[in-house]
Amino acid sequence: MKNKTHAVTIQDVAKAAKVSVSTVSRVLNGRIDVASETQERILSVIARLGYTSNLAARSMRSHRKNLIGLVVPDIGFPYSLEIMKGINRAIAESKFDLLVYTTGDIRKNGTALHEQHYVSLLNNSITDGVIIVASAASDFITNAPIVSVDPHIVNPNYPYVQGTNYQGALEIMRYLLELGHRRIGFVSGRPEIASAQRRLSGYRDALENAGIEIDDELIVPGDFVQPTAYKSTCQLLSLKNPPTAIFAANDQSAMGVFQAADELGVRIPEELSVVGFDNISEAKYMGLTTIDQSLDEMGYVAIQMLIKLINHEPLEDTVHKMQTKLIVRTSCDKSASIYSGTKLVGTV
Amino acid sequence: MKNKTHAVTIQDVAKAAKVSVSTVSRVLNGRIDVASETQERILSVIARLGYTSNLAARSMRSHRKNLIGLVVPDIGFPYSLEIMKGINRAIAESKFDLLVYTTGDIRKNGTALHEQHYVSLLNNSITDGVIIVASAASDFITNAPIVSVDPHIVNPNYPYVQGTNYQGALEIMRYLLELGHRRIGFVSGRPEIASAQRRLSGYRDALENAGIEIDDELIVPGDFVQPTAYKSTCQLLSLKNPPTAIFAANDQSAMGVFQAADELGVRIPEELSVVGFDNISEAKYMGLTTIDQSLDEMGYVAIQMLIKLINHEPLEDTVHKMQTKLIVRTSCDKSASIYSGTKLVGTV
DNA sequence: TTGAAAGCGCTAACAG
DNA sequence: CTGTTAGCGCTTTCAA
Repeated sequence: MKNKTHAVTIQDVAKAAKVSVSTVSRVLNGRIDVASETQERILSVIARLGYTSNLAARSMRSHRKNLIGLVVPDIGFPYSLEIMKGINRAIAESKFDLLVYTTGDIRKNGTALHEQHYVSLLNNSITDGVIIVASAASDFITNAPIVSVDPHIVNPNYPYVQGTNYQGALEIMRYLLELGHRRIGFVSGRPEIASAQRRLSGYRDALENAGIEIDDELIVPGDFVQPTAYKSTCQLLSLKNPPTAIFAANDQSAMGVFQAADELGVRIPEELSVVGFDNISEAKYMGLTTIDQSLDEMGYVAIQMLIKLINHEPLEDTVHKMQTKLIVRTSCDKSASIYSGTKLVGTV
Repeated sequence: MKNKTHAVTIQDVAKAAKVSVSTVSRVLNGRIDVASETQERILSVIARLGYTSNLAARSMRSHRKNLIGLVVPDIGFPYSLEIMKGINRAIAESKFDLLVYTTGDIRKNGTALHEQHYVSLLNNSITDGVIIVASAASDFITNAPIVSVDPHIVNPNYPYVQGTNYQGALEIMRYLLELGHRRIGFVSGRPEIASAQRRLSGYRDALENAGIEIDDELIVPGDFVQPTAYKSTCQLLSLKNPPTAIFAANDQSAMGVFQAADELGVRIPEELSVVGFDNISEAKYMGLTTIDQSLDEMGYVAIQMLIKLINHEPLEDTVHKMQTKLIVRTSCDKSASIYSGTKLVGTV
C-alpha cells in the first residue's frame, strides 16, 4: 500500500506543480481560464501522484456532488435487489454515481428513526438527493430532494413510486374466479404497510363483487417472510374445508405457500392454484402464477424523477404508479404468457 | 420538505441551546465531561431541530468515521448480491455502517481505473477502509486498509479472500468421473480472471490424472454470463460426439447450459449431468449439481478482516480461502445433500 | 491567467 | 465543566 503516511492533497499537487491550490482547483473543476500549458502540467502531476479529490472537503464547499444516495433497509432481500437493478440501470445512463446506505439489518435499528437519520445524513452532506425504499418513516428533514419507492405509509408531500396494488389484486382475483375457484385463501402481508392493505382490499372487494361471502378463516396472517407464510398455509390447508386457491401477498409468502403445499403433498397447480405478488424468479419452476409489479422499473423511474428534481426541472407526475402484469403459468414449465396488464400514471 | 433553505448545523444547535459549538460536539461524540443538565438540553434541541451531523465535515476532522466502503462493479449480479449478503450480516454485527459505491454498470467505465479511483475517493475521504469485490485493478493508492474479495488478479500486497477454485474444480471432476463420465464439457469463464483460470486448470488436471486425453472441442468459451454459455452449450451439444456431462464455470453459465439443454430437448440430469460453480438459487429446481464457494461467507470474512485492520489488530491470515461444497442433486427435487468439502486457510 | 484569503461544518487541543 | 481557537481540504470570491 502506497502513501501509508498521508493522503495526497490538493496542496501536494500545487506544490509539485509549482502553482497555487486555486489553480489546481480550477483544473479539477474544468475551468477554461487556465493556460493549457499549466493545465497539462497539473494534470500530469495529478496522475503521477495518484491524487483523488477529497470527497468530504469537496462536498462541504460545493453544492453539486453528482452523487445520489439510496437508503435500503436490507440489501439481502430479493425485493430490494429487484429495485436496485432498476436503480443501477438508471444510474448507469446518468452522470451520477450511486451510494447505497444500509445498516445491514432491519433489526439493528428503530427503522423509521434511522431512515430519517440517514436521509438527513446523506442529503445534508454528500448527496444531491436520495431515494428511500420501503420507508417506514413518512416525514423527513432534508434540504435536498427525495423520492420514496413503495413507502409503507404514503405521504403526499414527497414524490413517490408505487405499484398498482389494488388493481393488481383485483386482477389476480378475477383470474382465480374465472378459473372457477370459490374458496380462495389469502396470506396477508404486514398489516401496517399500505401496499399490503391495498392488496387485501382488492381481495375482499373482488369477492364481494362476485357475490361471494368473505370467510375470515381464509385470511391468514403473514409478514412478507417465508416462514410465517409457511405456517399460515399449513393452517389453511388443514381446514376441514380448505381453499382451492391461495393468493399470497408477496413473493416470499408465495415461497412459503409452496413449501407448505409440498410438505403436505398438495400438488401445485393441479390441486391448488397459487398466485403471488412480486417478481419471483423461482416461480416458473414451481408452477406459481405471479403478478409482477415491475420492481426494477420502480427503481428506474424513481431515479429519473429524482434527477429531474435535482436539476430543478418540473415533475409531471408526483406520483408514479407502475403497471402490474399477471403472468399465468399453466404448469411447471418455463413458458409463461402475459395475461393482461393495467397501466396507470397520474398526478395527485 | 422542511428546511428547504438551509441545513441545520451544529452552530444552530449551539445557538438554540445557548452553549458553544464545542459543547455540542462533545455531546455528539459521547464525551462524559458534560453536565447532564446541559447534555439533556442539547439533546432535546437536536431532536427538535432534527439536526444531523454533516458527514463531510465530520470525516474531514476526525479520523474515525465508523463507515466501511464497498466497491462493487454491478449490484444487479447474483454474484455481487451473494457477497453483499455476507457483508451485510457482518456489518449488522458491527458498529460500522456500510456505504456501497457503484457506477451502475461495468460497461460505463474503464473498470480498473475506476476501481482505483473509487478506492482512493472513499478511503481518503469518508471511509475507514474498503472492500473491493472482483477487482480488475491490482494496485491501489490508499492510506486506509483495503480487503479484496475474489480479485481478478491476485496481488499479495493486499489481504484478500477467495474460494478454493482449483480444489473445487477437482472435486467436481472427481464426482463426474465417478459417475462414469468420460466426455465432459467445460464452459469457460472470462479467461483473464484468476478464478476462471484455476477452474479450468482443475478441469484439465483432473482429466489428465484420470488418464483421459483432453479434447479441446469440449472446452468452449464463456464469460460468466448466461447468453454466451447458452450459445456455447448449443455448440457443445451439436457435436457429433457430444459430452455426457458439462462443467459450467459459474452460476450464470450453468443457467445458460440449462437453457440450451432445455431447448434442444436434452433432459437434465437424466441425459446430461450438469455441475456449476457458485450458489445458484434455481439449481434445485433445475436438477443441477453445484459447487458452492460460499460467496456470502467470503463477504462476511472480508469485513471481519477489514475491521481488524482498521483497529490495527493483527491479521492471522492475509489470505483467506473459503471452503467449497459440492451439492449433489439426484433429481429435480428440493432435497440436497452435501457431498464433501475442503477447507483451506493459510498465510502467504 | 494566476494567487491570496475567507470560510464550509466540524473536532480537538488549550485555556479558563 | 465550558468556551476559544486553530485548522481539516477544498472552492470561490476578489485582487493582482
